[in-house]
Amino acid sequence: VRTIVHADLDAFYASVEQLDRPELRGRPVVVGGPPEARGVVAAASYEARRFGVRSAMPMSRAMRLCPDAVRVPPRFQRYGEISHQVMAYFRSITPLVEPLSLDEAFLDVSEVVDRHGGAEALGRRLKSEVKHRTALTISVGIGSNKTVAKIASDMQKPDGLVVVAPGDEASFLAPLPVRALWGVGPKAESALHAAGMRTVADLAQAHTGELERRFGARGLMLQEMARGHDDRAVEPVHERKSVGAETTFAQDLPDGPELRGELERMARETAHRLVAHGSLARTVALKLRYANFRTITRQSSVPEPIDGVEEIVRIAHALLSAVVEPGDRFRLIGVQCTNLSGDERRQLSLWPGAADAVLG
DNA sequence: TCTGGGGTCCTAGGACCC
DNA sequence: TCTGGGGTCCTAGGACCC
Repeated sequence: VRTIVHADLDAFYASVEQLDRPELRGRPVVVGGPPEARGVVAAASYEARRFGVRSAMPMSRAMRLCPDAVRVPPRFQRYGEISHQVMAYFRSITPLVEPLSLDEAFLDVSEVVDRHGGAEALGRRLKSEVKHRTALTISVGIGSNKTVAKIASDMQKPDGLVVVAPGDEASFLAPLPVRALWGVGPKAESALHAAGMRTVADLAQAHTGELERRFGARGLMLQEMARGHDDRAVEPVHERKSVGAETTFAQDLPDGPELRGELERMARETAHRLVAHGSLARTVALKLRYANFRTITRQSSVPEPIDGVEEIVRIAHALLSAVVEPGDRFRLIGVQCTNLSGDERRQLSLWPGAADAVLG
């Protein structure tokens, strides 16, 4: 039986701001773009949450709910530094660390939990070390699989520690709403409710054939999770599948120099990230969101992998020209590259003498 | 209330090939 | 005159996560 840890930095971006700016401690802090630029909440401190402010909420609403909140624009570089520090510490415990985002990771501690005195002792150790090293609190969930560990870490936030003993998985999950399961969002929740399932126990006990008829393969996977079965491995290495950049405008834009300028900015940013990542792409996608929020994508593939700004810009312009109609107004434009492959030139530079071989 | 930006994964249809 | 089956690639949209 495995021992999986899920660790989650509490209200991460907001906590970092309170750490770096002591005058913000104890005050409601909301991290995100300004309301007049259609910003949303990226993170809210617990003081702000008391007013009902939540992640992903429009900033305009957040500031109405909590007019005294201090709004702070995000500083992803800074959050990345601290994230790196925490992940490096986790890797000193076990190499089997799978970061999910800047503020979350799974650790497979099966091989090391005994020498740390068991799951609970290890959990306390992780919390106190992170607090000592960063002055931030984490919530930790420990269980025999990813589903259980992840949900356990959510149960006692902030600064929580929940350990689910092997064998207790199903009874731990049973009373929770189906929405608590990873992969059940608003749509799936409504569909499950419509089918009479509100709790994880309902899902676990549902007729399997019926579930597959109504929800397909997804339904079967969800039922397995609901029963506490989940053998997904902790994967320390993830191959990137896409790279892109998008932006929402403060005001909707018609096609014209301003929109085309934004398109080029996004294409340049995408090319930059592609090169930084050492990748080439065979597919360029354009993303457009109309004033009415309808979103479309148009993509085009080329035979030879590219990473050049001019090429990406050219394709993106052509895709835009092909869809835009007189009178259209847009609130967002984005460029994304997929079908990635390694850049052979950079790959070669990984073995000694490669530069000489290439340069002749 | 008026909806970010970074992603992943899945589905489904059509083209094309053998 | 009425048409297969399997596989792969491409495209578009949508659900979901943090």
